[in-house]
Amino acid sequence: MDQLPNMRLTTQRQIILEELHKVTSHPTANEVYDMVRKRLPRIGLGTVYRNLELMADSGIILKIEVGGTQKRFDATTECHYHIRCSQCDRVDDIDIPVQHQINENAAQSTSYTILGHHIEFSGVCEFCRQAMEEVNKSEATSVN
Amino acid sequence: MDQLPNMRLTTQRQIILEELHKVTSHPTANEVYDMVRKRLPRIGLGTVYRNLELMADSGIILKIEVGGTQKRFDATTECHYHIRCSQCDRVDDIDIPVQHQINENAAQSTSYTILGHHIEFSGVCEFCRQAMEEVNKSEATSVN
DNA sequence: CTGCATGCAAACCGTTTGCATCCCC
DNA sequence: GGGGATGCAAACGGTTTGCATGCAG
Repeated sequence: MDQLPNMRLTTQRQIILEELHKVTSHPTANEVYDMVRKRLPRIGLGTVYRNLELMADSGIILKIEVGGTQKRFDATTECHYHIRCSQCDRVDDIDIPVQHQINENAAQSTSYTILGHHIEFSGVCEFCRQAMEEVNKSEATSVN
Repeated sequence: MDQLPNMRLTTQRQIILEELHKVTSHPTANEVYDMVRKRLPRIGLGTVYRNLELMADSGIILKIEVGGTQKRFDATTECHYHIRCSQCDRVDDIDIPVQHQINENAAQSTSYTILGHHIEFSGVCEFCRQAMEEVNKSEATSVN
């Protein structure tokens, strides 16, 4: 597991990092809070936010700022893309090759200094798709 | 100008849409509120939110949900990409060709039904770059 | 005249912050 | 023992919502 540069090794930090590594989902700060609270019932939500922010700044974890209202966190720090369910806001990875060249393309058309890019797909996850099919089915039988 | 399907043509709606078409930036709801308020001083912030949301839902305008804390709105509804300044959160367009094919690539690697994608570049805008250069300059002269 | 739309203010929700206390180094 | 880290609770900023009133159709 990664080490924590320039910060004390506190129980809270360890456990937050451990819990984040346990899941492949992309939990929000609150979800991390819930996971960690099972092991450290007295931890404060502020501590979770502070540490997630700190770890993201130092590159140990990834902060995912996609659409939707909440920030999400990921133990995988390599550049990769995401898809967000338009129905339930669930976020998963999309494993397609990183499109390095589009940074150069973009640089041609802007006065910004390009730092990087992120691609967010939108779609409907399998669970919501099933749920929608159920609804359509019952509507089809109930209409007229 | 586009018409408003399934909604009444109120003064507020007209002016919100007009003001949004006046700018090439990507204003937040609050910025739209400020622009509109110059012409309709008694308009409520809730009305601005409600109408922006409604117009985005009906496809008349584009709601841009990029990173950062605030949603932004765009009178241009065609698919295009954006860049956000990591320093000041300003958002501008990036005019590179739309990468249609990556939707199919993504479809291969997920159980989601793909609806679309958005690319958000991050970078430093020319204003912030200048400001940073100023700071570096004065630091270089002041240190030792 | 009907009911969708508005203005207003309060509520909401995710996140940040101030402060006294704690505990890692 | 000192200064960064924590728990707690209050504050914050963006957004949504409930409700009485207004006005488009």
